[in-house]
Amino acid sequence: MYTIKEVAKLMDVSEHTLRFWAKSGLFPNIKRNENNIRQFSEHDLGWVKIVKCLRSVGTDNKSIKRYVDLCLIGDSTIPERYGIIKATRIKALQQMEELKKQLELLDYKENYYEELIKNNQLDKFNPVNELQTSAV
Amino acid sequence: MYTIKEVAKLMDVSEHTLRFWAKSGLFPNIKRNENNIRQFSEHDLGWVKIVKCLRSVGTDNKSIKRYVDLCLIGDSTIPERYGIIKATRIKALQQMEELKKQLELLDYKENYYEELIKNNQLDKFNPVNELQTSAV
DNA sequence: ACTTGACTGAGAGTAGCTCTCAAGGGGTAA
DNA sequence: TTACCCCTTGAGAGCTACTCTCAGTCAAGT
Repeated sequence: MYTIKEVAKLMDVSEHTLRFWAKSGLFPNIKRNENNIRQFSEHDLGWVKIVKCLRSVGTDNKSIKRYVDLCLIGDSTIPERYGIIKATRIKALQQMEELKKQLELLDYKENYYEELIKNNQLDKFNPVNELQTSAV
Repeated sequence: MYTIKEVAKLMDVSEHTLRFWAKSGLFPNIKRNENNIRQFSEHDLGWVKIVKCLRSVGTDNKSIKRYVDLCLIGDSTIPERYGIIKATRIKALQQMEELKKQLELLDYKENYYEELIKNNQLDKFNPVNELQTSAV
């Protein structure tokens, strides 16, 4: 059993966010102890993990709640749940592609600046060092 | 020269967002025609591209504005700009790793559901098909 | 002249946190 | 016992970055 603080540390999600997710119904039935303190079980950590996963690819909280609710209904909802996961996976793959593209741009810019800096340092030994390039 | 609508289509960013970015000072000096209509040049598209790139890895608008302002100041800011790009690239690489991890979970779930569905379909020919698994 | 369509800025609304706050419980120390 | 400290709680304010609606302007087409 874990307190919210421990879960926050373990799963790298803030306590605030965990409470927010809990209040939004994204975790089914988190137990409380006699002092009304949330007690996360290993099983609950699994929920945190999947919620975190869905959020990280941009699924909105309403859709996550839908998924969670489907899970609670039972096996009859397996086809719909399967569809959600499949669609989410495709979305994640697209994000991967997009990220790769952006990384290429960042690589290019990084090299560009490196060249610029290298040349500028040579200029320190060069009396003619007033040319302004001003590229982005 | 492009209208805001054309840029929106070309760069896959909504017109609203482009106006919002423009108002936030993320594009320096977009020209207007005699009817006060924004006219994006090829050069401006470059700005849209870099802003989109920085946003897509989670850089906040204030930091993007900082970067843009540095670019306008001139060559003296190259080291700081280089630092920003380098840090952003590292952030993007971390996001890539995170996304890979999440993809593994989604792969696992997808396979899991596939198995479940396959078994359930076999059960249609099996009179004993009432076992409830209810796993997430 | 009238309609259509693109653009404008102002400003309201939204999602998803993020943070602050006051209140309250439990544990140790003097 | 009282004081102190840390953790937790819910309520609710505040924030970012859109996202959308609206009323209005302008130019071109019929």
